[in-house]
Amino acid sequence: MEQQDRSYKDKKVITIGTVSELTGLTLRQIRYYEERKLIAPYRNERGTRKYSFNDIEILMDIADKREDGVQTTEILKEMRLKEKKRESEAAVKKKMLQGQLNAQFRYGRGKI
Amino acid sequence: MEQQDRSYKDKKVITIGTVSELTGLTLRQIRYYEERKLIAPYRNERGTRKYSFNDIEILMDIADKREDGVQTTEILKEMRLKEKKRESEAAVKKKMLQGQLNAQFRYGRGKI
DNA sequence: CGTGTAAGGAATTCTGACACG
DNA sequence: CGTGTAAGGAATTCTGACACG
Repeated sequence: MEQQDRSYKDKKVITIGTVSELTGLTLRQIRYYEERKLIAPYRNERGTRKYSFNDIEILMDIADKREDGVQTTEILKEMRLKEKKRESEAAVKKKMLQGQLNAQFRYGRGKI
Repeated sequence: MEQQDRSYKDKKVITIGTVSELTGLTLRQIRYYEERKLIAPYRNERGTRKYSFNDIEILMDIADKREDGVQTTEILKEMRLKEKKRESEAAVKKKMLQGQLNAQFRYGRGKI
């Protein structure tokens, strides 16, 4: 169920006009942030951009930062930093699980 | 978080063309099912229909039933039945919670 | 009943460019 | 750098209607 809802959040199905309404950004701004690699909408056969709810969240984040005068280059760096952070946290979590698994395996073998 | 994801599922932001791709139904069919009250898309200022992921699930359900030869009138009845069921289940749940609450209250008062 | 289709109009989206600062 | 705007074309969506069965 959670996995299911997650797929909704990431599904790229929203047109740029709707995104504009939802974020308050102009079409020009939204396209420009794509040019600066801040977002990556899906393109259908004829080149029409489609965004996900997650993209919308990112755009609202960008809007906030732009209002604070942060340049797109800086925003991009920040986003990459956060990505790194998430990755390293995931790595730590994986390591912990691996440790538990190993311990479990040792005990399990002892009993057999 | 779950509440958050739920809102994505119910947010009407998808155009009929995308819905058509996602469900495999033609525009004509999708509009017709609306005429038969099986779905109720949102209409923006200029009358363009917008659907939610939930609407898409309903449409896929409809597609299955139509393939089995079920008429739209029947499908509508089934949907209303399911709705009743959900409501009565919710009522039962509420009653149970109310009972627990009352019991809790009695004990609580006894202790005070 | 459920779906296809042609019809005409209105609004959307796309790209590349010039403008301003 | 970030955003506005006019330009021209292509595709979307809408409604009401006729068709078939």
